[in-house]
Amino acid sequence: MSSSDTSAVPSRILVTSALPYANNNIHLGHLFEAVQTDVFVRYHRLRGRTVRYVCADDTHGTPIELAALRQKISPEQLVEQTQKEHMRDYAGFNISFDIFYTTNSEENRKYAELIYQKLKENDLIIEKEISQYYCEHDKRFLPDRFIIGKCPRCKAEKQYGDVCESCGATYDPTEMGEPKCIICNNAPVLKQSRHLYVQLKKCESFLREYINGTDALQEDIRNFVTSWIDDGLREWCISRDGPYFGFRIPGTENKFFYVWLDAPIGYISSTDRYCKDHGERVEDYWGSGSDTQIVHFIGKDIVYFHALFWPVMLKNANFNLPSKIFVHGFLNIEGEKMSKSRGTFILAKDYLEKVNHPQAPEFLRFYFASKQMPNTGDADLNKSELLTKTATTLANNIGNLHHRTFVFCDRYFEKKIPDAYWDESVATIVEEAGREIASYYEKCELKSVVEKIHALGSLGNKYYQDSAPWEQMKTDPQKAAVVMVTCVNLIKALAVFLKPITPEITGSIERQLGLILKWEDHTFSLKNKPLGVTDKIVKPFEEADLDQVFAAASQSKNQQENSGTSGLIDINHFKTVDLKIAVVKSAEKVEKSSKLLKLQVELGKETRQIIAGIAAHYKPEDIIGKQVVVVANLKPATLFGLTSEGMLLAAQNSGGELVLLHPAKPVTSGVKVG
RNA sequence: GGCAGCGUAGCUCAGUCGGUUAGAGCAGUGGAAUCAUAAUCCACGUGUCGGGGGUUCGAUUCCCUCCGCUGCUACCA
Repeated sequence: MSSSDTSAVPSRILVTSALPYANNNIHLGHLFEAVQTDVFVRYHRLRGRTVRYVCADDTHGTPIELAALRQKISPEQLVEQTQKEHMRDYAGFNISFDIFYTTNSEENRKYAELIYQKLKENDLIIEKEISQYYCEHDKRFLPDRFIIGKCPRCKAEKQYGDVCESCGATYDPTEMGEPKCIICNNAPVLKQSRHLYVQLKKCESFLREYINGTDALQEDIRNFVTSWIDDGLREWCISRDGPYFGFRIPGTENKFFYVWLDAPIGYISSTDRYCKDHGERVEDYWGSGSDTQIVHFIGKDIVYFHALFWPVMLKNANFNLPSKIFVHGFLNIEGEKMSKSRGTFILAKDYLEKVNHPQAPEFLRFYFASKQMPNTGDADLNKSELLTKTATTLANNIGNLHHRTFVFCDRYFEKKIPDAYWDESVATIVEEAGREIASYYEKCELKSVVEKIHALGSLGNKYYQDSAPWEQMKTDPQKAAVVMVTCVNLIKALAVFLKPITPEITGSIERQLGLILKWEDHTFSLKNKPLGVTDKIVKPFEEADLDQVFAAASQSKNQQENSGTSGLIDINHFKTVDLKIAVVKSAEKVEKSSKLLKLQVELGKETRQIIAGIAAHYKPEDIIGKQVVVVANLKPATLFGLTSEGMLLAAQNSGGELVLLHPAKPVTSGVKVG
């Protein structure tokens, strides 16, 4: 009893996936989103609705510039080449974009300028002066990624100006030690620069109304975004100093739009390009008065841009607002975050090349769909589950139902769907299921779609089994004919329901039935019709097919499991912790801190500074001269601007008092403990 | 430490805006059948819905607290 099926259908639907950055290859995380989007789009197409699927490469910004520099080609060449690769990778998984464009286009420049102009007219842009590193040699301001230096926290060398890859600290480039320009290796100087900011605060009431007054966002995301607004909307810097790969801001000498300004605008400019190529009008999609539904699919990492900045941009430029933003979580591999170093980073092209099975892309689509609900939890891609899920549902359940039915018709009914009337009770169940599945598709509850399809397949197998047509053939062939007609029609319905998810499997059934299926074809209609050549629609994976792509991931998992059993570690594990005896040479309170003492300790010949959180329990004079146990190889940390190069061992007694560990008899300082 | 989220069968997850015996798929055990892709069908689950407390006629669902995990963050044990 679903109502969605009859609810008002918009005249047009515009659907987008997040624009992949032109610096990276497409990986399975991208595909996780693309499959979800593509299934949604194909469902609406199947229903005969006007739906356009728009995507593009996000091409601007510093990382692109750097990558091009490294490869000794121009940024334009780089993004052009990447776009081809991206299109090829998506095509390998049947992602059916109506257009896959680029943000480095004249259309995008036009809309970026237009939106900026409107923000300005609405008095939302202000200028502020900040100081930034400037390279006198290269005559340019240096963005974060153009500066390398010492991490202010852990002192690691050769870190970028925004984040330390060694200790994970984030900071401003002006905090770094020994900053160098990445191009010429000279030291930059600080220089004043004016920048443009959007005053989001002025749009607070609009944003609150948009976020809480519509159902554009899932509930948890809505709460999340609301709390950001409650915390106070900060000004958003939208300019970067040139040279910068992007669009120059009109009316400025050498300022460019920050990549995150023009990236989402790519949704509009790609639509524009599509419309020009197909004789349509972009206003019909993006005009504020149009009844087109705009649906974005994005990951939870970019909610900030899509739920705050983007609506503000659209609203002020008088464009249509998104009616739905589906936010999904991340894709893990074998329970682990995708990570290049751990080998759990699977590229789309690797999956295509290394999985030795012609239906591999379809199976992945199916597997993804079987896990997708409109929630923001992370999903896990898991080899054994991929194997069993596709084998049981697609091969054993649906594939086998198809095969046992079609082969039976071939053998006993002269390769025809027999001339008999189907079982009406089954037809009714399928029709009801059709309404239910439609409502799941509308809500993007693909997991439920798959479950329902699976249940119908089971129903078919049970019906077949209970009817036992092989027995009926001996006594009353007409009864067997009814069973066959019923099962063929059920299989046709399953093919319809699966079409958005596994178009090729459906295509195979369509060929054998001699039909192209639309949504309406899920109702029973076939009898007394010749069948094409029977062909198995699914050949399941064999485990070896997947070994290569998952090799690295499985290995990393095994290592973890071996080390993690029952919380015990082996001796080598323990040896990674470097414990040493040290003598406290000096101690003083850290200003403005209630818990911290600044200590100088002697570790053999070395002296180190350690910031210890023991001020509540030890006075400086209590511990000077004492011997303590120190973790000597702990990653340095910065507390109150002071570097801490180790940690003291202490235990808390029942009164909550912190007690330092001392050797029972004096030992030489710097001696290893263990 | 703070903020947020999560914790439901061996595994992957649904669900519950308080109310009959809490569900699905997979895995497991036993059986049937042989049209079929060693596929199918049938039967089998006393899960303290993380622990404890509270509100209520009634809580897995609401509130508090504790434990555990994840993310962000922090005055680092």
